[in-house]
Parts: sequence; structure tokens; C-alpha cells
Amino acid sequence: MSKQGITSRAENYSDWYNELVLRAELADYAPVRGCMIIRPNGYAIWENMQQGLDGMFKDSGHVNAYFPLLIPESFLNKEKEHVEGFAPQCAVVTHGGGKKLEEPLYIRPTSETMIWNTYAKWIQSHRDLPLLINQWANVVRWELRTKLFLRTLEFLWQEGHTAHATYEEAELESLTILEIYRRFSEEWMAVPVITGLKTEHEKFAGADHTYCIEALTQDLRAIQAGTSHHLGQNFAKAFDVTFQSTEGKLEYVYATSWGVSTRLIGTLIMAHSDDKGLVCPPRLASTQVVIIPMGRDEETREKTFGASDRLAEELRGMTWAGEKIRVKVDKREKESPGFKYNDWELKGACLRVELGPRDLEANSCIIARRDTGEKVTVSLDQAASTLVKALGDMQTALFNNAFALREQNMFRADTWHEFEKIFAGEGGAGFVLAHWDGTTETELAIADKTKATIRCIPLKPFDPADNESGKCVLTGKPSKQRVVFAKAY
RNA sequence: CGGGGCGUAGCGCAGUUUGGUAGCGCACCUGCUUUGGGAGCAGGGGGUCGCAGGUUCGAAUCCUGUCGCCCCGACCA
Repeated sequence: MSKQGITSRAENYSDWYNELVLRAELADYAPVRGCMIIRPNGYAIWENMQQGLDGMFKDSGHVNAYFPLLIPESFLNKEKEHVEGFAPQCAVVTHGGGKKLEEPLYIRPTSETMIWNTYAKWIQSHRDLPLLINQWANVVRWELRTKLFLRTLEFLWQEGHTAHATYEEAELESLTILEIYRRFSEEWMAVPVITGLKTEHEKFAGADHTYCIEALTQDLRAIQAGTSHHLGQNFAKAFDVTFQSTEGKLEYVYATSWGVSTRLIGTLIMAHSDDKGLVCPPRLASTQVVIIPMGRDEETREKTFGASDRLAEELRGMTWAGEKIRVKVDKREKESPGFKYNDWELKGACLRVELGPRDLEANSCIIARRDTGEKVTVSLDQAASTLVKALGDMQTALFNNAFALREQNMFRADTWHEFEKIFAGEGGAGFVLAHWDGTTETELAIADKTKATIRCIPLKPFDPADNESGKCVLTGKPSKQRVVFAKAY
């Protein structure tokens, strides 16, 4: 389970990452010129993520829509901080129909500008508010260096864009979404996250403030898994989005935007996977149960195949976590059982059922769990119910293990000596809670000395004492509360 | 844009120092035997050695140029 198996071969964190990615590639993903080919099994995981998130968005009143990929340069130029943040990393279309365009078109790095230009026309009255829209789309950001899953030139994501009558309502919205992201990470991905506020330096370009969820990978680095921004009236003013209030006054709307991307797949892999390949929490796995029938001759195969199909049908008629169970019977005849075991372990099937003539004679089968490798023999009558229970057990176990790893790697540092010592090594070192004087200058100085950055100012203290004031770990100046430091991906 | 490395079969690589018939593993095709943790044996197909010049009787190998990719920084998170 832990990174130990993998690091037994890997000399440093980069090797560890590459080992994991190599296995992911073999199974489902391939890097191509800074972008990513997602094969069907890998895409199924993304679809399951979409389904989970979409359900939560809709439960809280959001709807889906779609806006164009190409953004006129003039749109982008309307918000100063935003254009400064994003323009340098945009791909730009300069020609169309064989001619040079009068105005270049930017491939969206995010859709704020396109959407707010549209919202300006849609919003007239307080009755048009709140406007709660989400978009599933691809975006392009021309990063100088890419890393599969974590920073690809093109990635898939969802971006929500909402408009509200008041600051407080927008604030509530951004926190509602943050809570959805937290729940999704913990309940679906089995990845515990810290919720918090980004520092001024780390916040989104053009936002009033940014909330985030931060996860920990098995090599003890932090990974920003999702962000929710309160945009204040910045975009409303830039795009002239006003509404007439109940008092008849013309006012600017308050806005939020929020998103998670295919980076979640990377987070998932780095949180759970092992030497054998993908370990996927059951709620997101494309194959929850794989049945492997065995038999050396036609007659035996007929029997084991038949029993496998019956078990599969029984499972397909059952539900777990509110969904039909995703089950496959691997009937490939040229592959040996051993090959199939390894193949499905690589692909992240949660549970494996071995069904051969010996089992059939005893009216039983063997169930193996992907995360622990544990095998149990159960009677065929009880197989389905045992499997369903095992899905729940595995989902819980993955979360508990990830949670335990984070607890073991959550430290408090009160002196610069302690702080520096924790981050002295090459790789990740977990989360460190320390006091900070609140200035960007100190934040950058710490990053420069240790490579550790402020991941967030946590919304909830891990310990009541964390909210007590103290002295900045570097400068000794006063600090209101501890913030979370880590080396990040 | 700096610093390092690599381009040889679908994939992963050896061969380059010291020039002399293009190799290995995996994958693929055929046949037989196999199937409870990545099957075995036998036979077979597949390469303008990134590209362009040059040196030489002869270049994957030496020289010059060029293109591309990867890793480490800077950007971004």
C-alpha cells in the first residue's frame, strides 16, 4: 500500500512519481507533447468523477451550460489582474480561413471573460439572480514544463461561474462549493483534504480571495486538488454586469468561480496506487468486480463461464452506494489466470473473483481485494453479498489509510531551526503548521530557503491551540494563527 | 532561455570509445503443447540506424550542420 514498495526501487521522489506514472500509462493514460491521451478505462474514472460532482452541483441548484473555446483578445483585456495572470500562458489563434485575423483569438485558459461578457447580457434584474452555472470543458494553458496529470497543456475540468446580489451570498456560494469539493475528495476519492484560504500571493488572478482543498500524496507532497474563488465585483465591474435591485438601484453583481480538473486523477493515483498499478476507490472504479473463470478444457470452461455469468448477473442486479455494481467477466482464452490477475491489478479493479473447477466443485469462489491483497474463500451463494460488503470496506480502508498517513505527517514547528530541519530533505515532508507574519515577503523568503510554500490558511484548526496567536517562524513578528506549509507538486 | 541527456523494429534497449554483413528483450504472425500468480518449444515477419552534408575502398560508429524528444532550473500550480 504505502510508497515503500515503490520507493524500494525509486531513488527520489521524481523516480517515485515516474514509477507510478509508468504504471498508469501502461494501463490507461499516455502523455503526448504535453497533453494526455486518456484510454477508455481511464476515461471511465473521469466520467464517474463527473457523475459524482454533477450530482452534488445539481443538488445545490446548479445547472450545466457550454461556452465557446475561442476568446477574443479584447475580452481578456478587460480585467487587469486576470489578463496579467493568464495572457502569458495562453495559446493564441492568429489565422483563420487562410487569413490573418484582425483580432487574435485566445484558446480559453479558463472561461471567466467569455462567461462574464455573456452574463452582462443575461442579467438585468435581481430576479435574474442568483445565476448558478457550471461548464464541463477543456482548457489550454501553455506551461513551460508539463507533468502528466498534474500540469498538462490541455486538461479537462469543470468550471462553475455564479452571479449573486450580495457579497455574503457569493461568500456562501464559494464555501458551499468548497464543501462539495471536500466531500467529493473524502467520500468518493477516499482522499482526506485540508480546506483553507489561499494567501494573497497564491490566490487566483482577479479574485477577491480563493479557497482550496489540499491533499497529501504518498511521497508526502501537497497537491492542490480544487479551488473556489470569491471574485467580489471585479469581473462585474470589468464587464459591466449590473442589476436593478428591489429598491430600483443599479448595482454590480458579486461573482464566484470554482473548478476541479483531471488533476484529480493524478491525485487519486498518487494517494492510493502501489507497485502493482492503480488502486482506485470503489466509488470511482470503472470495474469494481472482475470475475476470472478458469478451466483447461472446453467442458470445464463451459461450467465456470456459466457460473461466472450467473454471479455477474446477480451483481448487476444489486446496487452499492446508490449505483449498479460495475462487473466484468474476463473470458479471454489465450491469457493465463496469472496474467489476468496482474492485468486487472494494473487497471485498478477493486475486487477479483477467482472461479475454477476446484471452487465449482466446492460450490465456492475466491475473492481477492486489490488494496490489501487479502484472499477469502466464500460459497457462491454468499459471493454477491460478500462482494458488496467488501466494496464498502475497501472504500473505508483507503480513506482511513490516507488519513493515517496524513496524521503521521502533520507537524508543528515553532522555531526556524525545527522548520528548516523538517524540509531539509529532497522530497516531500508532509504538512507543517507554523506561524507566519502575514506578509508576502516572508512567504517568498521561506519558499526560497526551503522550497516549502504556504498551501493554505486552514478554515478549521486541527487543534484549538492552532488558532492562538504566536510568533512568525522566520521573522518572529506577531501571527494570528498557524498556516499550512508543504512542498507542493 | 540556461544546464544535462537521448534519437537504432510497435515498445524498451545494446552496438559508437577502436569504421568492416543490423542485434537483443518484449510485442506481433504460424504450429503444437499449455491455463489456480505475468506459459513453453519450434519456425517466421518487421529497420532508408532522426535528417542533410562531409571524410573513407567502406559510416549506426568519425567530422560539420540541422531537426526532434526527455530530464533539471526559470514560468505556472
